[in-house]
Amino acid sequence: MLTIGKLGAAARVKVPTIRYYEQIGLLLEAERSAGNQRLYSRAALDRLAFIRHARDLGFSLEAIRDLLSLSDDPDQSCAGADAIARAQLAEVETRLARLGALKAELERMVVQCAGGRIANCRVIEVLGDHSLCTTDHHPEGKATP
Amino acid sequence: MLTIGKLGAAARVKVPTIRYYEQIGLLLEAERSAGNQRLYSRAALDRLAFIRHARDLGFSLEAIRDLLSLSDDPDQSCAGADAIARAQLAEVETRLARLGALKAELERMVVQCAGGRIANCRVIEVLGDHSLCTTDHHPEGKATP
DNA sequence: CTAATGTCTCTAGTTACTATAGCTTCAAGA
DNA sequence: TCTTGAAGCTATAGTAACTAGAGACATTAG
Repeated sequence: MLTIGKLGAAARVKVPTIRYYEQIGLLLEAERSAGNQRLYSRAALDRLAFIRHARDLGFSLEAIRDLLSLSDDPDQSCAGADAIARAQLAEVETRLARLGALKAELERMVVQCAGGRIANCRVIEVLGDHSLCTTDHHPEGKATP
Repeated sequence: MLTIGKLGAAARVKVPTIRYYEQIGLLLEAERSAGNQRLYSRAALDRLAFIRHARDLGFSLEAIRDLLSLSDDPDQSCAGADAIARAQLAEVETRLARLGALKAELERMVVQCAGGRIANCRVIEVLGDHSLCTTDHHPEGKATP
């Protein structure tokens, strides 16, 4: 049995984050010691590692919740998990494309900055006038990796 | 003079967002009509368009606040604006690299999913075991475009 | 003049945490 | 055994950048 600190260290998840995951129902409520401290099993560590890894890959907690409930039911079809992963991939691809455009625009901005006074600053000028842009950078539908 | 709705339409910024920007001091408090409705000048539209464009390029409101105060002082050196833009570029580059790794990993996951049952699902399996990853995808320092 | 639309303020919700305060429990050293 | 310091507990509030809702007032078209 692991204390919350050990669990966090093992899964590289901060302690308050673990408590938060419990609070929102992503982790089951942990057993408690005589002194009311949380105690975790190896299974809890696996589950937390799963969450952490999925977060690293950019899945939302909502998506992770779905993936977890799928994985709790090993005889189900794989299609649900596949769909979630494909959706995530599509979103990543969208964001990649957009970030590519942003990068191009920012580079143009920065390269053209002659380092003089604000009055002639290319950065400020470009920001003030979208028509000076070459690429079609546009807002993302959503965000946060 | 524009009402808030016209201003929003002109700059493609939602009305509550404009009020929010005013609330946090990014836009000056607007003049008011006899009936207490906000009225905006052409200059306010320019400023809002600047903000919107910078947001599109991923600048934080904090960075935009700095850029605006720089642009309010046209005789200053350009270095500050240049530094902010370069920092933004660096962040975009970091995120691009990371998203590239994520994409590779997600593609691997999705391609290997045979479409069977959860018990054999490659997606679930990879999420549960980081050592199955090939690329070095890791958490971003920060986020939100 | 009335009805529809626009605007007003204020509060609270969103995502995924992070930080703080003030307490209790635990493990190790003297 | 006592004590101290780290680790744990709860609860609340804060972060970014908005978005949504309620209920009241203003403006405009017909």
